[in-house]
Amino acid sequence: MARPKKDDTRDTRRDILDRSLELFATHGFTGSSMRDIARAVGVRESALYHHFPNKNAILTTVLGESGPGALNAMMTGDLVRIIEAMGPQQFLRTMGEAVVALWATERERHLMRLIMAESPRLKQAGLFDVQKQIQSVRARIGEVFTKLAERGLIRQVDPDAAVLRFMGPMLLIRVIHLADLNVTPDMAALRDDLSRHLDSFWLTVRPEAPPSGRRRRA
Amino acid sequence: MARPKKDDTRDTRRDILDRSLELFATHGFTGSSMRDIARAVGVRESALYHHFPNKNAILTTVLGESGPGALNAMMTGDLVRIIEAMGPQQFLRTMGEAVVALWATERERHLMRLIMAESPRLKQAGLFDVQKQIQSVRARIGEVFTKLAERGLIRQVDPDAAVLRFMGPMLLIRVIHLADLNVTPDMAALRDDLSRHLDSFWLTVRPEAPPSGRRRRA
DNA sequence: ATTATCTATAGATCTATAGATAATGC
DNA sequence: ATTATCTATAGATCTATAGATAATGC
Repeated sequence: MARPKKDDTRDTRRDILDRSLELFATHGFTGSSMRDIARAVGVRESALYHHFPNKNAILTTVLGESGPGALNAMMTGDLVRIIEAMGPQQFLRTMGEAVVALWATERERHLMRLIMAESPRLKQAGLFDVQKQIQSVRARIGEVFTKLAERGLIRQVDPDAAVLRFMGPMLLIRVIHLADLNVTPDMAALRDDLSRHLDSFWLTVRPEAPPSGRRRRA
Repeated sequence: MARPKKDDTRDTRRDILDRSLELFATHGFTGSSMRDIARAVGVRESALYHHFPNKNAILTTVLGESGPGALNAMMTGDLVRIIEAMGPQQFLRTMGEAVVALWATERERHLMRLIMAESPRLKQAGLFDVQKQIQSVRARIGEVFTKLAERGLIRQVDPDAAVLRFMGPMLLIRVIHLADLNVTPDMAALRDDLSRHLDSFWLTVRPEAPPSGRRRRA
């Protein structure tokens, strides 16, 4: 009775991490007790301590394994080359769809909520620094815009301002449509806002019409 | 000894609310105990219960008295008339400064953090609904843009897209510069980002140069 | 008399540990 | 022998209440 027969379909450690993320995201870190986690996983509290030394270690692991995320991976590729290949407008659409698909996953929504709620704690623990993260993405996109402008793929704009104009509405859209875990996201409305943003953004950066008066094709 | 002499300079109820906002903002609602609050105020736990029936009532009161905020008051005036009077570009600057000054106050920063952290709890308690709040501001600004376009004060743009372009970077700037309570805001960098955003936004909505080829003064 | 505090404490809940025990893998 | 669980519990902390008492205001 002390140890149940092995059920191959389950992995307690994995379950602890998954249930914990869920609980932390919905009730906060301090709002979720080891008892709550144990109940959600279906074991006793003491079993949790076999896998993790304490509650903090669970949080650390949950966030550690989520790492910088798929988004950062995307940002590390040679974006300029890709954009050159597929054309900036097409790239915007493709990237927009990819980002939304990622952000709309349950896991990303939970992570976002956890980070919104616990960012001071996470920063203090050296686990995640929202501001730094944003600034780094901002710098990265800024470089891309600079290079795109050099190559004439977009018009000559202040890259800093363009990045604010690009990222700001993305954040807003994410907050509006995906931050409330108690509401099933309205994906149609989300995509609508997203393409409204991307189209409108494109108009502000697309190369000027050639001085000859001949418009290039939209 | 049971009741100290009155000190006219203090108001326990007020102190409870102020310290609580501070604690809730820095450690979260569940992360702040009645004991913590009592210690911060300088009374015993039981004294708190003389002023509020329970911890939840403190949260409710803190948020209730912060109400919809000065921002909403601003949004209810006849904006179009004001903009018409002072000119859209000047209005943008004035409003930008006013918003930043408000957002940078300690109280607003604490409220923002509290709302970021506790939004599910606040929504469930019927105290504050971030998404609804944002959508309502969004709708309001959308109307203003529509009217401004009708009057020719800005160019004919999709008002929905313009609102996203306007509000998005504002939110981003707020998150970058004001969301971390452990960092003294760099007001210079903040104003810099803000004016970069407002200038850049203005370029995307200012009336087109007259077809005559005469540029109006910037 | 009323108000605002105090001391003291009940009872719930929380984190964490000790030690027992059954299943697993060599 | 090791691993993963269990039962049981210590000790800290939390919310909330009861009842005493001093200050305040009529």
